[in-house]
Amino acid sequence: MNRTEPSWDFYRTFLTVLQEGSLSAAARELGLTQPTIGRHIDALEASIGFQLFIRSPQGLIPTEAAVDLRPHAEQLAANAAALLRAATGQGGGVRGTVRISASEVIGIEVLPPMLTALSERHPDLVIELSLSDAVEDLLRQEADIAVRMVEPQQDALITRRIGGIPLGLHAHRRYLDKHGAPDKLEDLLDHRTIGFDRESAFVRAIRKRVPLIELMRPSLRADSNLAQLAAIRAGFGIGVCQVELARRDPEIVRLFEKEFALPLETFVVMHENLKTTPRCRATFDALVEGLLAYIGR
Amino acid sequence: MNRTEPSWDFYRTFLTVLQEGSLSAAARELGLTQPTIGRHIDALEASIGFQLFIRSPQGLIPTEAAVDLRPHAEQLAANAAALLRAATGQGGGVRGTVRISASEVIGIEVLPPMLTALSERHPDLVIELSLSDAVEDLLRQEADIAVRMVEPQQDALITRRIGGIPLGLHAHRRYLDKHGAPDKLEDLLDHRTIGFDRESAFVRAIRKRVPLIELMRPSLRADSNLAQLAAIRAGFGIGVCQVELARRDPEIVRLFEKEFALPLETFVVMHENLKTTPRCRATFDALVEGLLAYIGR
DNA sequence: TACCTGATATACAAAAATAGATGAACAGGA
DNA sequence: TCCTGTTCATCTATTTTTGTATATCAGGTA
Repeated sequence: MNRTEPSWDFYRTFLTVLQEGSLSAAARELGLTQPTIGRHIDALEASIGFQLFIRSPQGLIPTEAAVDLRPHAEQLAANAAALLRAATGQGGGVRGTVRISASEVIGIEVLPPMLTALSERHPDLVIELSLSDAVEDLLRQEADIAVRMVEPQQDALITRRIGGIPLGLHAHRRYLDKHGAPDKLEDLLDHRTIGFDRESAFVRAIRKRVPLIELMRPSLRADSNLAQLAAIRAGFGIGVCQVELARRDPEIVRLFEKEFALPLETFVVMHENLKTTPRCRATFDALVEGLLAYIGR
Repeated sequence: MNRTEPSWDFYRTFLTVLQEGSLSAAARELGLTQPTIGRHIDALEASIGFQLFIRSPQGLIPTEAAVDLRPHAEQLAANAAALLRAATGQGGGVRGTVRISASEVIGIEVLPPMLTALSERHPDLVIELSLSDAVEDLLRQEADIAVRMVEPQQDALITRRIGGIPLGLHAHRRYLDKHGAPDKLEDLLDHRTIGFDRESAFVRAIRKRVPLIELMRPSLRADSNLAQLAAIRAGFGIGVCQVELARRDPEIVRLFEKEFALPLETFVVMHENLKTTPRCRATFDALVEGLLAYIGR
């Protein structure tokens, strides 16, 4: 049992080995050499008193203990990255790196023009875009600013409600020409539809408003909204997507405009600590402004 | 501008210098020497490209940039500590270190017997007790388990509702002998009372139930519930404290038992990740059981 | 089977970080 | 005013860490 706390660098090495699967690969990743990485792991194991990896000629197999420690190490890495981001933004003015988390559709279909304008206005700003639906990344400091579809409950976060992005049922004209357009909502049961793979809060929200959904058996299931949108564009069938995005393609037709209209509540969220940092403030404001314009306010 | 990420150890050194206020003190704290600490800071400054401290013969004065980075460094330290705690708990069975966060009164007056029993049942368990009312410490990983008086909103936390700890108005018999006992609630205005220093959610809750509180001018203001309890015990005046704690001292009398009764909702909270680790599981269960018994269920 | 490519482990030399000692500057107290 | 205790900066010797080169092992392929 060692009395002194292990070097924090060992944690970084440990995480990299976990991620890469071998000492050699971790060494390449970190710009060090394999013996060094091996010594780091040895030292860490000696320090905490149990084995983290089983060595094999094919690489290192993490023990149960190592797997348990992994989330902590990842958290540590996220924090170190956040610190470094905060550091790059020092010195006044809008500069440094800002990391934005958004869902895939938003990040790919909606944000790019806003980010372009933001970047042109602030040439020293570096933008990182992380596409995921994980709600927790702000608290984990994996991002500075997030565009979310659920309102965060946390006090430490400052939240700006944008409003509802209108969703609607859509299909490509090619599909409708081939299979005909449904007259009544009930007709949807006889159509090829695009739905979600797993149950989510969003799915439950839809079902609450349109109970018919319950009965539908989607021909394509995908959790990625982007994949759903792509399927609609490809004429696969009938699915839900943002009205605004569908409108961009004149060949895509909206169905049941009156019967099916679901606003997707949208929020821009930032950790309170970052409120005063220029790069985050500017990005936050740009996103709020851009998204408000996007939903037509 | 340096291309490589700074050593994570530099962050630790940086934080320690911030906390201690000088290179020398930080060196003592970390078991290193002053020149080493100085080099770490130099290297970190070179790496991020701006100055962190202004050197002076009295110590190091942090720049604005350093102050901005401090919360990140603290977060990093909390995570490193959490990782180390998780490491000490490896190996099966209830062992290692568990860190509990609770309010002062709970931690000092209520928990000790429970922790004693827990410790005797699990000799290899090391218990750390952090007394504060900060709600965020679980998400920041500054603690493994918390006893809280507000229900956390976060999904990642598992919460066990205990119930209401009964609060009541109390005074020491010595005080009442000297100043007389109030007959009606309104009489409280003429008494020496013990109240809160700053506005808090808890204060607002009391006021909502007993609007009279608004008019009262406490003779002693303290945010520490423990200080309030001590003042009641010392016969300073009339104040609010847990009925159960007051009952321990036969000289303390409860006032307006019917007119003033406020249950203090209590929750035991743990991060979901720790659900399966034996040391946290055992501690969580022990706290739940102990607190349920405490409020008399 | 022989060979190639990936892996880890080890030995030893080079590089880097550290400790130790010393000096200068400043603040507070006798 | 001088003394004492503190600070940081600098120089040098030493220790520690790292890199290089090499050995060894496992698995896939001709």
